[in-house]
Amino acid sequence: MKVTISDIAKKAGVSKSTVSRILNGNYGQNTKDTVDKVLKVIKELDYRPNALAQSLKSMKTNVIGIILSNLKNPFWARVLEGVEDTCRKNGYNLMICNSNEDELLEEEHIKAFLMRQVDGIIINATVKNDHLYKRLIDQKFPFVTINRKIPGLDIDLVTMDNVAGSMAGVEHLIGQGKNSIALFVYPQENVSPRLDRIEGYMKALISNGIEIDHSLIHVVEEKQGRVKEAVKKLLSTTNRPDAIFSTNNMMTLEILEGIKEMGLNVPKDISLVGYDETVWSMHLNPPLTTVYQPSYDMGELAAKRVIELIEKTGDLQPITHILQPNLIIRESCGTKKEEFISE
Amino acid sequence: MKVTISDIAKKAGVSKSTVSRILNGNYGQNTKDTVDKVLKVIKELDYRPNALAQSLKSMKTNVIGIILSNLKNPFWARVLEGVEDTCRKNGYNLMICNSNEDELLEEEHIKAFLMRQVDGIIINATVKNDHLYKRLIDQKFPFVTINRKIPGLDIDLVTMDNVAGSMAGVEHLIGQGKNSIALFVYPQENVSPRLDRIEGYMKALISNGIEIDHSLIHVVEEKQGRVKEAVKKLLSTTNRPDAIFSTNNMMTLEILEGIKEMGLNVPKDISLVGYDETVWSMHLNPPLTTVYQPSYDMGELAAKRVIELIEKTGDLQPITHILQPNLIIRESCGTKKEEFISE
DNA sequence: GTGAAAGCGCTAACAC
DNA sequence: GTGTTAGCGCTTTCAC
Repeated sequence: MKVTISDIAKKAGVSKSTVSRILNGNYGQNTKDTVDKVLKVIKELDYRPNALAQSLKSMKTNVIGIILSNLKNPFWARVLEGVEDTCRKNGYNLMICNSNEDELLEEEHIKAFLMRQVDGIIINATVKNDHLYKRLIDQKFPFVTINRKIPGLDIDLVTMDNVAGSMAGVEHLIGQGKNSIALFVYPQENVSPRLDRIEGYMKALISNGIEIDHSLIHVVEEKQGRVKEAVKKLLSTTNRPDAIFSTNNMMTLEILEGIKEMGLNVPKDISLVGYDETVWSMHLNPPLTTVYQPSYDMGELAAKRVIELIEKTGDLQPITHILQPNLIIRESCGTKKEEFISE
Repeated sequence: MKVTISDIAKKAGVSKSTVSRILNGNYGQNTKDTVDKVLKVIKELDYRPNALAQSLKSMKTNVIGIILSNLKNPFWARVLEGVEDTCRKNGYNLMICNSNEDELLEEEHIKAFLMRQVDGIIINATVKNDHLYKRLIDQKFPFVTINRKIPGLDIDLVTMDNVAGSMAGVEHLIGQGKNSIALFVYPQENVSPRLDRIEGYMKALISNGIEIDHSLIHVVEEKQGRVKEAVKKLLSTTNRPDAIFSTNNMMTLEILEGIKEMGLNVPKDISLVGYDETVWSMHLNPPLTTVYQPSYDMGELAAKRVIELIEKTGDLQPITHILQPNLIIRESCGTKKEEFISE
């Protein structure tokens, strides 16, 4: 059924090696006659080499594995596009897995990737499998982390400057005259982007001489309606804040709803800045001021780096690549004109 | 460096065949002693078989390839999740490619998948490579299309009932007393979902005794701002329509903006129904009535089907699986309460 | 109960 | 210039 190199060799009346040579462009040494003959048979039989056999021989698959945890979030879908484009342009195929933030699944996926002999792995780590990550880098396996820093391990990383992003958002609010700024974050995950955003919030306040009021920091569970509840409770206090800084794009939508249900107006009664620009941010009412993160670039850079690790000889020192977010100013803090503050 | 089956055999003092048997659970015939010994060495050396070699031998990779065209759209991200989950549960890995609606890229990807010996392919086809699709099904290669029907070819398909979805949306508008309903669609792609949505629109009108006014059908390019422009122009006419039916989730956002810029109110001045429920639909102002499509299910079913084609013997006849959309009624057509009209 | 050997499809070192 | 051969890591038939 399937046509192999032997079939070509037989039909062309040459040996497998000759076919292989011609296949791989080592024409130089062959008669034009042979080359033409072989090429013709290849065309005729529509022969395509079995990548499995090639890979087994060469111990290189030209496959990169990526493990993500939440494709639903457009941020990650965009990262994936960056990775995929870059892989394709460089002759690699992409194998994708979803860890769903589950460390057992993550382990399973990493092991499966290794068995499949992928050339490299890109991962948004759960940060709960340190022994595994460590083993990979100890073996000099091409391994690049994205978004989350893994504390205590020196691994290639492409991430965002979350402190800066957070500071930009909060300082914009301060610049608009706000000084009672509530912060909303999800709980649990003690991962760097979350911690850095909290840090950025605090830094912005401190460097502007505003005292940190811990009652304004709201850690709210990621369950349906919890954020809205918390917002409504917050806004019904006598001295309600004059601004909210949201650290997540889904969360922002719920905050908006809570504000609306309290009969309050953005930005007249309260200002709002969201984290993560999305396709819908500009279409909300009012158009939302958000922190844009170059997600496609993150994917692209991570893919480039893992390919570099695969193809370069000698061991490269781990590099951390930090991308800068931009604040996109719209109307949710009282400003009218839409503009970009660039890096 | 890498540990192979020979290493295990040597260290355990047995032959490769014995190790292989034990590895694959053919314990029955072996001494408990041998089994324990081998298992112990495997643990010690953290041996994991090379999937490449296994696949080359068995001619089965347990890899499924998927070709999509637009991950940015949350609809597709969700489909991908359904596919990925299902693959994982069934012991398959997923290889993903982006065709970007480009038939040359699509061809390249299909060929790469075949060279890599993937066990099956799922595709949202550009519908421009009929000869390729045909060749696959002629060879009985496990091949499942999603979303778009390929005219003239009898291929397994998992798709949505776009006629019904469109009808449900338009009939809801009619039920609210609207009888001048504008339709917005993107041009070019003569693909079944688009055509079916247009058909649904017409059917709904006809079956309700409303004459089709072709000046209300707007085919607008997918370029930044074009839709908004068209909406504004439409709404500045003397006898403007009393409702708009949008056939795409991105388009809907622009329509809303156009309406807003004209100083009009939804639903007071004009009603709006959007196609494709999204995370943000309920947070728009007003909360949007939309046609929900079970995208995760589509992914899941497509994956299940391709696995069935891979694992079942004998040739199965192509099946078309049509999923039913639901209309989610919110406030953009004058209704207040949010409710689900189920299938 | 276990081992030897062939072979999956390909590449490359070596011979002529 | 081209063919022969060995081998990538694994499975499996066939001996013993």
